[in-house]
Amino acid sequence: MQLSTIASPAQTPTPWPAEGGSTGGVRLLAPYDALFREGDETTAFYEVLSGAVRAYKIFPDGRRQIVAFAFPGDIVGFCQGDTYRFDCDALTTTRVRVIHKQSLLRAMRERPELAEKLLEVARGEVETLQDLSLLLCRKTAIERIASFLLTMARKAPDPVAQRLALPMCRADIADYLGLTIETVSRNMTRLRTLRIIDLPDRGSFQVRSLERLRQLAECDGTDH
Amino acid sequence: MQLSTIASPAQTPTPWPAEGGSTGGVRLLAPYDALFREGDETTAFYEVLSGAVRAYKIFPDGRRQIVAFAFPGDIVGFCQGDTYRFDCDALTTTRVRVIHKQSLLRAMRERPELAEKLLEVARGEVETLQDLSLLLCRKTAIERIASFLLTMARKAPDPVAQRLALPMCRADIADYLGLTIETVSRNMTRLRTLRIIDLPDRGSFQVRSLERLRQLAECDGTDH
DNA sequence: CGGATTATTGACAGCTCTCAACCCCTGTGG
DNA sequence: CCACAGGGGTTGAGAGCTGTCAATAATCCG
Repeated sequence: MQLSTIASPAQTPTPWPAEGGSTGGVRLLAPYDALFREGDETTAFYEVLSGAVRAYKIFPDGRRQIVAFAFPGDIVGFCQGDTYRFDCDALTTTRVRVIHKQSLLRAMRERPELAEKLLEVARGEVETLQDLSLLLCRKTAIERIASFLLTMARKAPDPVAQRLALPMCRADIADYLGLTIETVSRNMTRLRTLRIIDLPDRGSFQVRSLERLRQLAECDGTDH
Repeated sequence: MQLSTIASPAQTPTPWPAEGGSTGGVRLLAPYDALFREGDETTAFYEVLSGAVRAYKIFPDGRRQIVAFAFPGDIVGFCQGDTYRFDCDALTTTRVRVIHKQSLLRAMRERPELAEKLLEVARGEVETLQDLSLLLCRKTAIERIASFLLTMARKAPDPVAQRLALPMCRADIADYLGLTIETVSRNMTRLRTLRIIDLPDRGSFQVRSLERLRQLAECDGTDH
């Protein structure tokens, strides 16, 4: 499963020019700096080069839902209308490449094959969101957390026997998975007690049994 | 809010040729006939002309999640990879227009502006799925049902003072909203008790207070 | 009319949320 | 160097909502 509003790096090699020419430059963000806000005009979208960002929506009554985390190689702000539908800011020090919408549209008219690649990016985003919907709709708290950790683990070249970063705080995880901080915390320690993961410190985790993590995450019912 | 894997009819006038020529013909489906199954090769996608279809995924442990309902004007099966990621079948007698992927790709190479329209379709699909995620993540049972009914109501020209069809059974609604049949039933009657809706019979409903339905659906906290 | 299917309602259990206390780590200032 | 305050995370107790199981009611269809 992938995180939403994003295309994973492996399956879609960046289809736009890599040089920082007319497609745009690089922006540097400090932790919690805003990349864009809900309602801003969508003049560009962004490829995360290093660091991480979160995209989220605030409800009228104050509830917050994180729609996506984005990591190096991921794209944020794609598939938006004339204005952004959510807020987006950095989790840590982050560099993003700016891709201006207009110049991309121009390039698309000249090179139709570029459009196919962009449709692929959109497709990846749809898949990601479908998986998120499945997660939110059918999974228990521990299954959601297992899915989330598995997603984070898959980003690493060797997911096991190695400390993996969790750059977001518990509140962010909770608001992404549709849980509360306390439920996240409780089930993280439960996974630790079950010897499925280790929690060496706040900002990282380590997978001890990839298989059991996967069983929980994929709801195959063989581990209940 | 829109239902997922779908582009709403109003915002995207059908970008492909309307005649039943090389883009494909029309298929007629009886209730519960399959349109396609998970794993099938994606040779085409479909525009619903009349009736309604549901798209869903079955988990290894038997849980089911409905990812989308599609009604006339909506498109299903778009934004899929080489194989479909879910099953799709008809709720009622349904007619769909078949749009072959290959002929669409050819048309796109000839007319680059078509690609932009398709990206719009993809964008609509992404928005829809984001809304679904928000619904599943942050809303209570009654809020989900209010959101769902509001979506159904918005399809009608005059949403109030008129019986609106609910072509899907309670189990379908439950599996779409991430609830059980019983919870759906209980909260439907609760909405009726609150005089927000009427339930004249199984297959339909009627909005009595659009405002209060909207308040519940949009979580604005002024109606608790 | 009768059987099957679907929907509603009730009782109860369980999971998650809420509220609260506590712990750990960090940074600050005496 | 230590005391202290503050923030984030963990843990605990209890309440509430939703799920489960079961019985009943309504509807459909032959």
